[in-house]
Amino acid sequence: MTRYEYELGDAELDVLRALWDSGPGTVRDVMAHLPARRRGVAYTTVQTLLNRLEQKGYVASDKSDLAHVFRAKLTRERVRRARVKSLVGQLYDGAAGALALHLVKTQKLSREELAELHKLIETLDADE
Amino acid sequence: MTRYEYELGDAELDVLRALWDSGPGTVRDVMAHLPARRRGVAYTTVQTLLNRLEQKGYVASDKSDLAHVFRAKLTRERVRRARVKSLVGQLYDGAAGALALHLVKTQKLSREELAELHKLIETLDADE
DNA sequence: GGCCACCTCCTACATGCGTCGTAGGTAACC
DNA sequence: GGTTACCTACGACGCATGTAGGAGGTGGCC
Repeated sequence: MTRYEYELGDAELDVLRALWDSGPGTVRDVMAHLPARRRGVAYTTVQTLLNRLEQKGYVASDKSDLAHVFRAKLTRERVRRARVKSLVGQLYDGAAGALALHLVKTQKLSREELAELHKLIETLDADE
Repeated sequence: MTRYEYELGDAELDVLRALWDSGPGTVRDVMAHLPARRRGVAYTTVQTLLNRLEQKGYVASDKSDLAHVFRAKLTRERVRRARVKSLVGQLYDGAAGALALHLVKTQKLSREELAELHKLIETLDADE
């Protein structure tokens, strides 16, 4: 089986997000950029998360200074793709279009978002 | 916090999908409708999954016959909504439009899907 | 030199989930 | 009525994940 989907727990993802949003940083930096919901976790918890992420190869670290500096190796893009693929496969029978339709129908997209989507679709249409 | 997202493991979701797709059924029925990837799991595994799902309130069962008949209480729609919301929140900064754009860009939608999307968007545009 | 702040490393632990085995009930069939 | 085929109930186990404590190193400061 092509176990592809990057296996990431919620906490791990939050740590990764901190790295994506704020760039490389130490345990303390990451801790400071954690989403509100995750505030209050112990320093060592973040440290553990970062270490596990590194073991999985999703994060790399520079250990030259006392406080190691971590940076994300896995990109937000890749995670997005994997998650979307998984979602579409699990709940939309593999039809990405169904999800797209769903989004436009049930979420209130802004005027700009709609316009952009519209334009994009026309471009694709013309292509063919 | 509004603990919302329905907590469902991959195997649990597959069981739920079997119920959604084939309607109420016994452990054996469900087992028969599991996706290929999950074939070969033991009967009791499916049984356990069904029982846990019931404890969580996502499935109900009719125990009048020897072989209990299970049916989904949680709808595919609800799970979709929760999952989409979670995905958008975690990886698209809450902007559903970004996900929609993403889908159209990175997934190859069929001609029909694109057409339908196009039409839908124009309808919404006109509304405003 | 000793204190204090901060860092890493390692260990631990609860819970959730996927997976099953075993014990014991029910019932059709020879 | 014993054999056979199912079915349910319950307990268990391993691994992933979220969480954190304690031991021990490093370095600035009084």
